[in-house]
Amino acid sequence: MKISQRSQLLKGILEGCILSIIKMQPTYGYEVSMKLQEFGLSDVSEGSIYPILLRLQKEKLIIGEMKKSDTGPKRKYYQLTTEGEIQLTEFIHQWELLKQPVDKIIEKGVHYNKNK
Amino acid sequence: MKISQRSQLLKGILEGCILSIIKMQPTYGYEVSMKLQEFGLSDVSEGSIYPILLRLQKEKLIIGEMKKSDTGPKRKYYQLTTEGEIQLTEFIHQWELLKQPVDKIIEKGVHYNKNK
DNA sequence: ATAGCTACCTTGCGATGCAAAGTAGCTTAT
DNA sequence: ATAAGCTACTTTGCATCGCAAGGTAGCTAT
Repeated sequence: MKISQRSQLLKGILEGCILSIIKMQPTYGYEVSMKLQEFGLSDVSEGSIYPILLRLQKEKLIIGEMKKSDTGPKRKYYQLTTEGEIQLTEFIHQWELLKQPVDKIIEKGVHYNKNK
Repeated sequence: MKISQRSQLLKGILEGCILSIIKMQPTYGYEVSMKLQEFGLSDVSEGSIYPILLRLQKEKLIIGEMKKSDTGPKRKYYQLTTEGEIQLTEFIHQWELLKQPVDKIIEKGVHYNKNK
């Protein structure tokens, strides 16, 4: 998520959402998947999430730390780095830049329908 | 854009936008690229658009027809098929289903920032 | 005739989402 | 104790997508 900006955003929505979720509160992968469900992104599988977490970690946007759990196996808690915060801000900006045109385009298409 | 629903949507936003633009009015590829710019999707190249148009045509969501132009080479005007209308409606639905959670996730992340 | 615009098409790459399958710790029931 | 089921993390491999780059060709104006 460095060089190519918008184009990546088109497929990188999940990445930004995960950054935002981690920002709310340090979290581990399994909980991320449950939070995404709560928010309404119900069909995002762990096969998507964990690779993203690893990638984000490799890019130093988040850092992970293993912690014991009372109720199950150890968890890897992630939190944002400064660079991660910057990238999240950038993501939000790009998301707005994408959303507005798309909404406009859709609205105008639907509107045309009504005049028919 | 048949079997896999949401996952395709994540990368298929452009496809839906092009369907919507064609719905407004039968259009040819070059004009689609200019309309996308007008709407604010300024960095979408023809290298993205034409493959999509060909794909949509192959999937029978649009049909094309060559017409002479007064001001340049012939244009291939596309218009939606019935199936294309259905898919566009489906796209809009999926877009809403994507947008709302993402907005919520972003909002909550930003909100957390303020309480800091 | 040559430059520049209009208009279309193709190739090839990198990135992504995700199904699928695997590993392993912990808890509860049998 | 041992099987079942949940929690939690990881890897592999595939299909798809966006797009830069390059190519073709008609039309218009200089």
